[in-house]
Amino acid sequence: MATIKDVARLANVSPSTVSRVLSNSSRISEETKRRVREALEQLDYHPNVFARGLVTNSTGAIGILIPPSMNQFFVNPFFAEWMSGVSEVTREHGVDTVLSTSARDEEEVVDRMVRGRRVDGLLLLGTRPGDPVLRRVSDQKFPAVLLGRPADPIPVSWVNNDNVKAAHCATKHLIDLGHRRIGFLGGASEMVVTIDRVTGYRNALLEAGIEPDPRLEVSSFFLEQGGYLGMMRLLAMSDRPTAVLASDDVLAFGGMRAAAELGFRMPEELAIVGFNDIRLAELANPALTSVRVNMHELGVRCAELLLKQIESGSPAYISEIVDFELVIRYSCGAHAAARNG
Amino acid sequence: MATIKDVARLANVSPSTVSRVLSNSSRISEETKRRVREALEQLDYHPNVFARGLVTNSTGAIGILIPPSMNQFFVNPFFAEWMSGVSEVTREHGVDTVLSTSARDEEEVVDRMVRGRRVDGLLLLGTRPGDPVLRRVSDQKFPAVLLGRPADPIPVSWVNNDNVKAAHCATKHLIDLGHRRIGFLGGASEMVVTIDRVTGYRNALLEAGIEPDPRLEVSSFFLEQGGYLGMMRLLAMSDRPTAVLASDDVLAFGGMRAAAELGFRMPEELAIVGFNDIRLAELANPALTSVRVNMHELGVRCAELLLKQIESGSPAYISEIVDFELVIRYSCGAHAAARNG
DNA sequence: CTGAAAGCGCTAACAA
DNA sequence: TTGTTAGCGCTTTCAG
Repeated sequence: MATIKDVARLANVSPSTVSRVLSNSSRISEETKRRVREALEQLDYHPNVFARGLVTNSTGAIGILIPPSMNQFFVNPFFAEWMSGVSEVTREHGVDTVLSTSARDEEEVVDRMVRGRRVDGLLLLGTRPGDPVLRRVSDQKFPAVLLGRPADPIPVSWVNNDNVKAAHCATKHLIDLGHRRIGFLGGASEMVVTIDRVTGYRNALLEAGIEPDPRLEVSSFFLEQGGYLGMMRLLAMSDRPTAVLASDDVLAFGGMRAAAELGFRMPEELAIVGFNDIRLAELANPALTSVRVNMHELGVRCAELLLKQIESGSPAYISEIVDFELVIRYSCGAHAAARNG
Repeated sequence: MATIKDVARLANVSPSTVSRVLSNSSRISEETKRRVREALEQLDYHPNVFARGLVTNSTGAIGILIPPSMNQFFVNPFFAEWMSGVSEVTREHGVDTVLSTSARDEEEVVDRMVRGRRVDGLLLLGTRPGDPVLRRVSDQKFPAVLLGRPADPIPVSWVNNDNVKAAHCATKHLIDLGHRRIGFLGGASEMVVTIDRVTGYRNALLEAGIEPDPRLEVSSFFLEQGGYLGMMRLLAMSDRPTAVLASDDVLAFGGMRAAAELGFRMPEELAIVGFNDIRLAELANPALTSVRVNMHELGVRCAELLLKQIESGSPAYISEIVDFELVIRYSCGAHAAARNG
């Protein structure tokens, strides 16, 4: 494997000159540049990323920290679409992305990434109150951007939807359709996103003069199976809901499977609204009404914000809110006829 | 940020001693170990990954190369489930995963990863005949494992399903159900996986004495929209198929959407079988019969094979075949009654 | 059992 | 415009 020295020798210049050509320094004669480039080509030289990183103190990579509880996130289209937004930006900037899923010791992986200087900045997600990872990253004053708002008053940049407002909007939609008894099907209850969405749900209820019933709020894990189980619980109640707001489309899918198995007709006997508007939402039967949170856009904004932060070196904490939109299809019953037979 | 020197100074030893303690060298007195560990703790020391990598010539990371054509792969659950398998293994081994999506110049990113020594090995996917990336990686004799078989006779380790056999099995299933006119809905036609699956499809046809009709083989991109468009083409034919084998579940979903829009009843008027058996297959209406290729398992095996290869330093080329299984649900019409109303 | 010294491959002053 | 020198933070001989 050719090193910079080999190139220098072949081109009859010093290593620093090669280095200068590599970084396209202005004050190098055209003639030398040519010679060096030729040698570069001939030896098929490529700079050792680590050696360079060691001296420049930068890595050309950002990290994504996936909390242990979130391995499911991989298989949730939500995460994938967010990632595709992130990746779009990093690709443009020629930056690599280091994925790190932590096992038991969440903080160990932060240390490896941050203090071990493996990456220049961190993208965080799925935070919850008391999150040790967020705390640690913030303490280190390491460039980082959080997807979602921080649960605790911790200084950090973040990008989020207004989940309270979004859940309020979706719930109000169901109320406007005449529902009074509305269930909430949530993911992990300790997660900020769940907390915010249940808050919006309750707010809408209260606003309409409906007393929130804790029994109508079920929460499980962020998987299809979780939605299935949760819906089973809801539908088993004697005073069961006539409509359900799911905190995630995959959860909604699971809920719909449960409802279908029990013979409920949707949306006539049970209206459903999901969250995130994954691509497959349109394909559910009936097509799922969902809150589009623009996951791809969230990914783009997260990555851009982080890259800007790294580049500028400024310690400013910025937060951004991405718009949402209620996409009305058939599962909520707003349209007279269901599309599928 | 504390360096190894700082620790050495505080513990009153030399840097090399600290290094030895770090790597748990045997011939260090317990007393010294204790002192060093204390200093380590006190300074919250973490080794600089790049400095270490520079001298050990290893990175503690593997790379995943996502070809430019595959940005959709991110949003295909297939990829996500494969990734979750990969990630499970890397997490266990404390290895990080570097994702790299290449833009125009595919080879540039290989060089950055391989020759730039950013990673110790590479996971490749979505290969096609003449793939320059695969060629380049193989030429460098860099540890690599390919998901899917190589299109050209290139020495490389790989993990795959027997896609020919799997497609044969799925097609035969449809033939056994009485279908004679069966369409094939494929992704990018140049990809090896598409080639193999269409081959298996044709084989089964021929075996049953049915002449394959090229007009029945439509291929588009690996997205829901691609399936939608492809199915529209198939159903617009005067001698349209009565059954369709889709080379991917998401494609099948798109196809089902098209069929539903056109008013076809499934499986009565149109039988469908998908490929990959993503989690959501079960939720389609009717529930999608699909070839389970065990994507998670594929991910696990890819990662394990690569890690083994890196560790052993052996240049052996190993290939593994992961079993498939036809999961029969309702979309193929094998069961009398559809589950959903 | 421990330290000194060299060097991994690169960049960045500082000279010339 | 170019070369020399030092050093990024670590591991690893080689001595002792």
